[in-house]
Amino acid sequence: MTELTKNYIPGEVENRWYQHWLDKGYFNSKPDEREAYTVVIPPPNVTGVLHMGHCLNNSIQDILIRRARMQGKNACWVPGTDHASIATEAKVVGMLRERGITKSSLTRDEFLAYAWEWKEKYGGIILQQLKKLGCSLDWNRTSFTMDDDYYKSVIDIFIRLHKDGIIYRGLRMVNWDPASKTALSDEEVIFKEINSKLYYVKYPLAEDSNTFITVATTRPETMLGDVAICVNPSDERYSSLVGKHVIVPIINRTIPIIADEYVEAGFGTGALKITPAHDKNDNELGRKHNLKSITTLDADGRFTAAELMEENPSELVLSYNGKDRFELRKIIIEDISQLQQVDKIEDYKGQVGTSERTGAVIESRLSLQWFIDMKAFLTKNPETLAAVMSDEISFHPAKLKNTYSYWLENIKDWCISRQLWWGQQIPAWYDEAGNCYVAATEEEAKQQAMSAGLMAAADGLQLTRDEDVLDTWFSSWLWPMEVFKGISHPGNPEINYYFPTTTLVTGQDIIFFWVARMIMAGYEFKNLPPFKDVYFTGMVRDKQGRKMSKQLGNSPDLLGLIDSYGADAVRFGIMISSPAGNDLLFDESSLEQGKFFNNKLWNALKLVRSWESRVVIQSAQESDKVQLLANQFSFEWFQNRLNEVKAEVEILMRQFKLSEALKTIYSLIWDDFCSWYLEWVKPGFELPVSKAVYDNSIAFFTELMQLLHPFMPFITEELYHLLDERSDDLCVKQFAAVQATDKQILGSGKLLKESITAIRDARNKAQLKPKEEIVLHIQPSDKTLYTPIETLLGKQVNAKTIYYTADSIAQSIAVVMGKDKFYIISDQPILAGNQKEDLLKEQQHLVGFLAAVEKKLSNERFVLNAKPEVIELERKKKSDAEAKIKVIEESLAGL
RNA sequence: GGGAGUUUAGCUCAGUUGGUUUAGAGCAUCUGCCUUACAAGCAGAGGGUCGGCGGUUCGACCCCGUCAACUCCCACCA
Repeated sequence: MTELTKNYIPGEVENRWYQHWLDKGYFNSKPDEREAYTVVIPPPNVTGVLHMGHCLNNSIQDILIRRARMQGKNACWVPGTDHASIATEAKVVGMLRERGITKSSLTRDEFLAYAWEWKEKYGGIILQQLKKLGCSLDWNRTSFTMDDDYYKSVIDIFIRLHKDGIIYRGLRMVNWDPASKTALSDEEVIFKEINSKLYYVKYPLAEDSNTFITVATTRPETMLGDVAICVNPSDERYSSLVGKHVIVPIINRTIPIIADEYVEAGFGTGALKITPAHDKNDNELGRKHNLKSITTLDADGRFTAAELMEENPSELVLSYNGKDRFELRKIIIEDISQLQQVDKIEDYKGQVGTSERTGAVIESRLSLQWFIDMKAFLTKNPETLAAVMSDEISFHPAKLKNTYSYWLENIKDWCISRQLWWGQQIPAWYDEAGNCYVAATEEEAKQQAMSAGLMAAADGLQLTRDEDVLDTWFSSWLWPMEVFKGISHPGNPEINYYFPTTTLVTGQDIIFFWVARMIMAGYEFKNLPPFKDVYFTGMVRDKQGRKMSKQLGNSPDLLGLIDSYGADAVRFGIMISSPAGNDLLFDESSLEQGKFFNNKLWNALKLVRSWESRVVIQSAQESDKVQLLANQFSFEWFQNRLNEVKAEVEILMRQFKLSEALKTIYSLIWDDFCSWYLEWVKPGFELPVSKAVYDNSIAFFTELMQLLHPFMPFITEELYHLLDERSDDLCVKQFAAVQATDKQILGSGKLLKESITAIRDARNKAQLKPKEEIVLHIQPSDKTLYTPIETLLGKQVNAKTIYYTADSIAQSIAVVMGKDKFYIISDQPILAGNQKEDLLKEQQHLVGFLAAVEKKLSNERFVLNAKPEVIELERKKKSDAEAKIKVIEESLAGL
C-alpha cells in the first residue's frame, strides 16, 4: 500500500472520486423493482452562481439521496435550471447594452437568439459547481424549464386551464415594475420601509376660492390624475363640504368632494385625494363612486399628458412630459409652492412595494393581463390545503403549516402574464376586432375564429399573437412532474415510478412562489401530492446575523472555500451549524472544524495502517488471558456503541435532524472511536498487533466511514479504499440492518470511562506526570462491576498494579466517584492539593440534594399522587445520596 | 394593523408525553502536556437556575396567564 502523507489533502482526492463515481454511473437511476427515493432539485436560475444558500440546500439533498442510495432504495436526484424570465432577460439586455444594442432595436426572434446564445454560453455554470460540492445528481436527467417538451407542457397547461375557466384575461390594477416594464404577481413585490415625506396640499373650493381643503399625500406627482377628494362621512369638519367641488392645482380640473367610510378621519387631514389610475385603493373607490380614471404615468413611470389633452393643458403641464415620477414629485411640489398651495411637508415613514428582481418601486397600473382564478382553483383542489394540514405532505419545520394555510385562505388571483420575451409565449391570438382565441398554434386559433363564425374566410384572417410570456413560476410549478415528462407524456413509466417524489428541500422564502403552487399543480394535473416531505431551510446569514449580500461583501466565495478547506469540510461546516428550520449563522471557523475532522480521520487511518506490518495471529501480550479479555471487552463495547449510534442516527434522519445526526456521528468517531476505543486496543510502541485487534479496528473504521459517507462523501470513500483493498465503492455500499444493543456492556464502558477520567483528574491535580506509574486500590461498592474493565482501567491511568480493598489506604490520594473510591499510590511525593476542599464542595452539594429528595418523600401528597416507579426512584436517589455522603465523610475523616 | 416563532453556559444550539441524581453538546475560555496516529493534537477543569412576574401541580426548563425583548410572515392608512 502507498505511503500516507502527513496530512489529508482533499483537492486531488475529491476530483478523482467524483470522476470515478460518474464513470461507474452510480448516480444514474432507472425505474426498477426497488422503492424509489426521488428528489428534484429546486432549479437554480440559469443565470445563477453557487452561493451559500445553494450549498446548504444541496448538501442536505445530497445527504438524503446518498443515504437512501445506501439503504437499498433507487435514489434519483434530478438536476436542472430555471429559465428565470425576468432575471435572465435583464442579464441579456445588460449584455446587449454593453455591445451597444438596445432591446427595442431587435425583433423578438433576434432577441431570443441572443438570449439562447447567452444561455448556452453562460447558463448552468452552477450545475458544474455542484459537482465540486460532491452532489450525486443524475446528470443524464438534466432539465431546463424551456426544453421543448417542457415548453409545450406549459402551453398545454395554459390552454387546459383556460378552457376550464380557471385562467382569464382582464383589465386590473396590477403591480407594475417600471424598470423591467412588466406586470408582477403580488408575491414578487417586496415591501420596504422608506423615509419619505407627507405633503399637505391645499385644494381651493370651486364654490368659494377662499376656502381650501388640505390633503395629505405621499405621491403629489399623481395629482394631475386626481378625480375626487374623499372624506369620512362622519367627519364633522368636512360634512358641510361633501357634494361641493375643489379645483386641482396646476391642471385646474374641478372635482367633487365625496364621502366614503374607507377614509380614516384620523390620518393626515382626514381628506384623501382619489387617483384611480395610479393607486389600487383609489381605483376601487373610483369604481364604487363611478369616477373616471386619468392616467398620467406611462409604462416607464414617466409623466404623460396624453389623457389630459382634451382639458387643454397649460404649457407648464406639457413641460412635465417625459419626466420621471420621482423627478416630477419635486417639480410639482415646487410649482405648487409657487401657488402658495403647499401647507406643510412632514417626514414620513412609509412602506413602498419594490420589485423582487429589479428593486424598482412598483407602480399600481391598470392593465390587461392574464390571471389564474385562485379561489376557483382551490375549490376544485381542496387537497392543496388539506394534505398539508393532515401531514399527508409533511412540512419540516411544522410551524410553516400556519404560514401556508394563512396564505391559501387569503389568496388573491395570480397574475401570470409578463411583458417580456424570454419565457413561454402566451398561446393567445387576437383578431382585428379584439376577439381572443387561445390555442396551441395559429392554425388552431384560426379554426376557432372561423367556427365561431366571426371570420368570413381564412384568407382575410389576420391574427396577432399575444406578445407576453408566462410567469416563470407558471412553468416551475410543473417541475416535479415534467422532469419525468409527466405532462408532455402522461402515464409514461418514469412518471409512474418516480412520482410523487419523496422529499423536497428548499428555502422558506419560496413557500408561496413555488411550494404551494407545486402542490396545487400536483393535485390539479395528477391528482397526487408532488412530494411527501418538505424540508425548509432557513437563510444563510453571516456571523452577526446579517443577510448575505453583495453590498455588504459578506458573501463568501464558495469555490474558494472548497479550494482551501475541501468540499467535505465545507459540507461539514455548513451542516454542523445548521439547526433544522432555523437560519444558519455562517462562520468560517466551522469549516475549520471540518478540516480538523478530516485530519483526525486521516491520522486514525495512519495509526491503524501502521499496524498492518506488525499483525500476528495472537500477540505476546494476548497470550496473557487478561489482555485477551480486555481486547474482547473493547470490541464488544465499541460494537454496541456503534449499534446504539446507528439506531439514533436512523431516528434523527427520519426526523430530518441532520445537524444532530452529524454531531452524533462526529462524536462517535472522535470520542468513542479515537479517544477511547483506539487507545484501549492500541499496542505498545512497536509491539505486534493481534489479528483480532487489527481486523476489528478495520471493520469498525469501515462502518464509521459508511455511516459518515452521506455527509462527507469524498474522504470516506478515500479512506474506505485505503483501509483495505476493495473492489467495490463506499458510495453504493449497502447498510446492514441495525442490531440491538447490549445495555450492560454499554454500562460497563460508561463506568470505565468515568473511572479513567476521575483518576486522571486526580493525577492531574496531584501533578503526577503521565509517565509516572501508580498503584491503584479500588474500594468498590460492587466489585463485579470492575472485574471486566480493570485491565483497561490500569492501562489508561498508567497503573502497574490494581488491588481491591475494603478499607481506606494510608499515604494515598483518595478519589471519590459516586459510591466507589480509588486510592492512588505513587513513588512521587504526594501533594495534598485541594482534595479536602473538593470533597467538602461535593459533600455540600449532596447534602442539599438529599434534603430536596427527603422533603419530597416526606410530603404525603407526593407519596399519595406520584406514580409508584417515581417514588421508587426517589427512594433510590435518597439511598444513593446517603451512601455517597458516607463515602465522602469517611474520606474527610481520614484527611 | 394582524399572525407565527424565538428567549437555556461568552457564542450557536439540544432538552422526546412535567418526575434517573437541583440542566446537556459543540465552539470559545482556563490548567497541564511537543506522550512515537494526530499541537489541525492529548489529558483535565471552570461556567447557566433555563427572559421577568404570576398561576396550575405533590412536583415545572417543560402546562396556563401576563409583561418584555428579538425574529419572521402577512397586510399598499393616503
